[in-house]
Amino acid sequence: MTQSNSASIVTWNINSVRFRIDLVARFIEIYKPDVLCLQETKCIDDSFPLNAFHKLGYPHIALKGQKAYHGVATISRWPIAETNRMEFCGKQDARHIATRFADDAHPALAGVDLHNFYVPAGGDVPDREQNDKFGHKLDFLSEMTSWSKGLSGKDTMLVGDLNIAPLETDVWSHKQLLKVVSHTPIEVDGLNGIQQAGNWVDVIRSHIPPEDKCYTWWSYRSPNWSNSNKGRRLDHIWANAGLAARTISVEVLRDVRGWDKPSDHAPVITHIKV
DNA sequence: ATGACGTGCGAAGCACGA
Repeated sequence: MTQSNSASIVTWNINSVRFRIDLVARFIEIYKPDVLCLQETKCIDDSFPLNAFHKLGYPHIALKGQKAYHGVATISRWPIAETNRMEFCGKQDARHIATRFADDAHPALAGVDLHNFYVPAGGDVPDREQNDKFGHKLDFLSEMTSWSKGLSGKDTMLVGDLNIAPLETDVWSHKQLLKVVSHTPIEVDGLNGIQQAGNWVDVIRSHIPPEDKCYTWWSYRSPNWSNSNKGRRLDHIWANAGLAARTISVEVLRDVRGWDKPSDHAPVITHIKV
């Protein structure tokens, strides 16, 4: 296949890959990512629309799905050498898949480990005593911290819907969201703890200045989402310093949120140079 | 004005999202 001097990786919470397969196809035909990481695929692996992706030029697909909820998939034009699925919080709930790109993958990707995550949303009440889902989210973050401490230091990227908007500029109103799950201080502390434990670089914010507003999700409940722009940056791209230094761009593809029958998340794309 | 909604499942209305 044709090979440019950079490779692109997209992360996108698709909110049902079967319901939105035509939307994904439209996206692929325009943006032609080398690798597409989906979250909330919402189907078992046997129901995943593999043939559609094969026809679109993606022979290499790693899946971790379950019935109705969650589910992640990493869809690649380039060969995958190894796939690994981690479980968090003792649950088999399809929130992680890792792929290592083969030596004959695009040279920007060869040997890179790519972790695709769907972190628990956490429910409504930001108190683990009142809300088990919030406790699950915090525990999940703690396990991600422990895991990050053991990373080898090889080129590694972590993408996905982490369901936390850490910076004040990652939400439409810092004050109004301080007690809203996704932007509470305890969640932000948890996310920062993972970053520090793994020496992760926030790749989106290394390309988009932290003082600039940046959102990747807008609620379905806002009929005028684009003008009201009450978004949050819930989707993330992290990397070790060496790989982060090879990223040459990041873009939140906000227009895709405005397509017909959209996901409530926009795709985020990064390009990695050789 | 954090909702004025949208998925899957299963066949109505609930679970879940965030």
